[in-house]
Amino acid sequence: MMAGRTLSPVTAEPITRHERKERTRRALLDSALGLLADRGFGSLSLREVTKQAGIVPTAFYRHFASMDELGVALVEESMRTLRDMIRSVRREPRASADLIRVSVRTLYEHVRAHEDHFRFLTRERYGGTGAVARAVAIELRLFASELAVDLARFPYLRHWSTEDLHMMADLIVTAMQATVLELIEARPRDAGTDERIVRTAEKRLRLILLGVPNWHSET
Amino acid sequence: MMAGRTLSPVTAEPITRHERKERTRRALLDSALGLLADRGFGSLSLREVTKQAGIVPTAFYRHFASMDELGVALVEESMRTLRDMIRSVRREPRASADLIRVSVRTLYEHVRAHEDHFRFLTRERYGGTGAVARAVAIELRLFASELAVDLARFPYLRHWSTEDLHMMADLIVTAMQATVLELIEARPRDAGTDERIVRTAEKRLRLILLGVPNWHSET
DNA sequence: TGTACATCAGTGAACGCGCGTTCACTGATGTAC
DNA sequence: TGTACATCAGTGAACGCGCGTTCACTGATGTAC
Repeated sequence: MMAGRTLSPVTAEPITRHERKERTRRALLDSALGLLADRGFGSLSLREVTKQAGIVPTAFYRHFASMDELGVALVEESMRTLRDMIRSVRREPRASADLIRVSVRTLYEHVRAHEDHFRFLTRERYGGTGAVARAVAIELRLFASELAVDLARFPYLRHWSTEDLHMMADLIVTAMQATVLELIEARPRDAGTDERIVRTAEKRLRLILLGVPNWHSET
Repeated sequence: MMAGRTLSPVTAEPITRHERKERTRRALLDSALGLLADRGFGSLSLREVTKQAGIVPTAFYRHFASMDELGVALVEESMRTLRDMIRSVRREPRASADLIRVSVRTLYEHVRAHEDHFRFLTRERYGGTGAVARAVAIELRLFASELAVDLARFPYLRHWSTEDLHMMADLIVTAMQATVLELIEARPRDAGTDERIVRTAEKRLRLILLGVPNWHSET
């Protein structure tokens, strides 16, 4: 609380052992996310991650018992980002047209702000294996179910069957996943490309919603 | 052409050197596809594949210059399966309701008949890296473009803009991809589960098509 | 048909390398008095 | 505040292992005569 300990840099941040450890942990997580930019988690080695983080391989075990444990930590962190986004969308209840625009906008901003998390989730959901992929799949299904409940509140949808509501929610989530993938893979990386992707995403949702008034469960 | 050479098994198949080589090549491809059932191509080793195929690691090079080359061969083979399916669908031009049912049915049968190919394509499209993932992405985009051209023939869609037709085609392809994933991950593996997935797929397409009469490009 | 030589799919030993994990250690930070 | 001991994040050597790749080889199949 008082001053720097010795003749250390003028910035004079004390820094406890705990804080230092936390920083190294973050460095490990960030290094892993960085290396995952163009590869799957399954092909990531402990030694690569520690090298990138600037520590010796054996020090890894001060933070995680295995690479799998680090993977799970990344899932949890990414899921938090995803849930933050969903909460943002739900906090803005509006009329239909606006709702689409605001929702897509929120999705867009969250994806651009946490690209590494969204890329990680997308990749592991489809290309992954074991615990990581399973965790993501469960979370997405949960998300779709919540969306189905939300949908049930709209006038036109009030009398839809649970099955049909889920069908529609799944379709919307699927369309949003496709948009996330497009944003992550966007080339060239400029405002024009982003705008085009966002506009297409809005149109897709609009088309889906336009089918609602004509819906009849059995044909 | 005449008889078995020596005292070899009574089945007496002559088999040329060329045929034998072709069999080993197939064994390598099939072994790889088998091992890829629950992992990504990136985490597959040359030694694993040769072991599974029943040959010594060094013999691999009689068939492929590298694992990447084997990967490309798998992409091409899987793409052929995908194109066969698309051709089957296009061969059956019908009225709208039937068209959906027939298309989904064809998709279903092809996925179940070549699950390993579809799983490989799906996994590498999202979780993969490098040449394999890129090849799959390009093929799917091409497929969506062709679908957009097909759509332009329908009465209601005749006057849609190219952009809107592509938007709709992308949405349909995305929905179909989701169905493929559901079929691959279906648990439990029984007729009931399959039927539910197929019915949902049909409904999703029906909902999308129902929005068409109400569509207006700008809001 | 029989013989002599060429081809080539598959073998087995060997290599150097990066891997995950163990272990005893160091030295700065934290704590008790 | 100063001293003596405990904690523990990070170090560095070492291990056995599976990896991709090289090389000289074997022996069955193919071909020319």
